[in-house]
Amino acid sequence: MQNLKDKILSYNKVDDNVLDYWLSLYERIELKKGEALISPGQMVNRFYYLDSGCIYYYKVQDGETKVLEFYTEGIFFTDLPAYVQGSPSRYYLRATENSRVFAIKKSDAENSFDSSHQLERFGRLSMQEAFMKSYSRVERISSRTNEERYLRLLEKRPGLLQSVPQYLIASYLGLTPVGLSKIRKRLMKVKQV
Amino acid sequence: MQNLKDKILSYNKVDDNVLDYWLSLYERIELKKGEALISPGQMVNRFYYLDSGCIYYYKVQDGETKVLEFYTEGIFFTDLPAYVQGSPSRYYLRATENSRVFAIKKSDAENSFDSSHQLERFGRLSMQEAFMKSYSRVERISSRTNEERYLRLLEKRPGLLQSVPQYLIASYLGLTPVGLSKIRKRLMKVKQV
DNA sequence: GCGGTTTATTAAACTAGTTTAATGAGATTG
DNA sequence: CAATCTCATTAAACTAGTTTAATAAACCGC
Repeated sequence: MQNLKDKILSYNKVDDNVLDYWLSLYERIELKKGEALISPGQMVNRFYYLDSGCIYYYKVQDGETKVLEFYTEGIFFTDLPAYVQGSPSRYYLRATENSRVFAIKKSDAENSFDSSHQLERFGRLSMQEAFMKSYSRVERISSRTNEERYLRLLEKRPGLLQSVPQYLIASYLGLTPVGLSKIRKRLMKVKQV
Repeated sequence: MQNLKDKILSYNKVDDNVLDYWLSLYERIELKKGEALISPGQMVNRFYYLDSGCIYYYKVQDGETKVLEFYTEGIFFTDLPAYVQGSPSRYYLRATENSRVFAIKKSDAENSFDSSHQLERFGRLSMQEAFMKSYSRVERISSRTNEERYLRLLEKRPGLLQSVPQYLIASYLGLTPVGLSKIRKRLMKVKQV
């Protein structure tokens, strides 16, 4: 769990004994490619850390898959609305490839936050970072065309296309697979000339 | 500042003397319609609370205005990337109507978080709430058509169309004013029949 | 209240996407 | 290794948006 430990310490100082206790609360989950961590209707009372692999957050509505986010190594994640509100999830969290996840129970996390100001601080800063990262997701919208959005994604998250099928990328960009394929074709032509 | 006080206490218990000290750190800012709170190039070392009015968060790129968010009464906000990274802003925060804002300096906030676990907790929970609200923004993308997105906005934030000109709504939805006008026309016809 | 500016609508030509369906190419499995 | 399944591409008809420009309506400052 060295990655997770380093990650936490990158936010702020946490005393060894406190940090060790905190880490002892995590359980390890190994997901095979295609396996779901959360499905609609489930309660979400864990906060996750993605140690390796890739998880996508999506819903199915009118038979259509809508990908909202891809989580990659070294990130904290959960289905936050369900986690916070204690309501059943409306989403899936599913592995696009074999993935290792560490999970902490909400009640354990909150008790720890109560008893340690340092951990509370870590909680605040990690939440802040996650929120800030979500801004770049909104930026997506601010690209003028879908072609621009696709190129920006290629540039910012080049690893994604290795581990994620193209039709999920299309969904993430708000396109059909056919639409994305057209864009790619267009881009190929430009490159060759 | 009763609204702000109540808002803070809605997250968790904060002792009177601590809360009074925290509130004393805020300065009040009155913005006239059209006035900017933040402009590109500026450093952002304050966190804001919108007491009344409406503020929009946008950038201008290639001469085009791109609205990322509208903030309305009772919300905490800032240009988070610039605030966190200490880098100059690339955005505007501007009032769509006369607005009252309370502002706290980053250094004051952080000192207070150091000295009070309760305030740190408030900081974490408010950040969490803000992050969670941003999910609904992402949901936007998951509507199938722009018409659906417009209708959903009408439904979820009916007040917005009172205080915000239509071309900003269009930008927020990722449309041109012409495009939004067409959608509205289409919807009118449906209603009449 | 007048004159100027800002905002919304309309039209017409165009473009970038969708939908449906067929084909092809790569993986996976029995 | 063959059969199946999944994923990406292509084509063709269609649709929902864009762009540009003109017009109309609403809003402000003096």
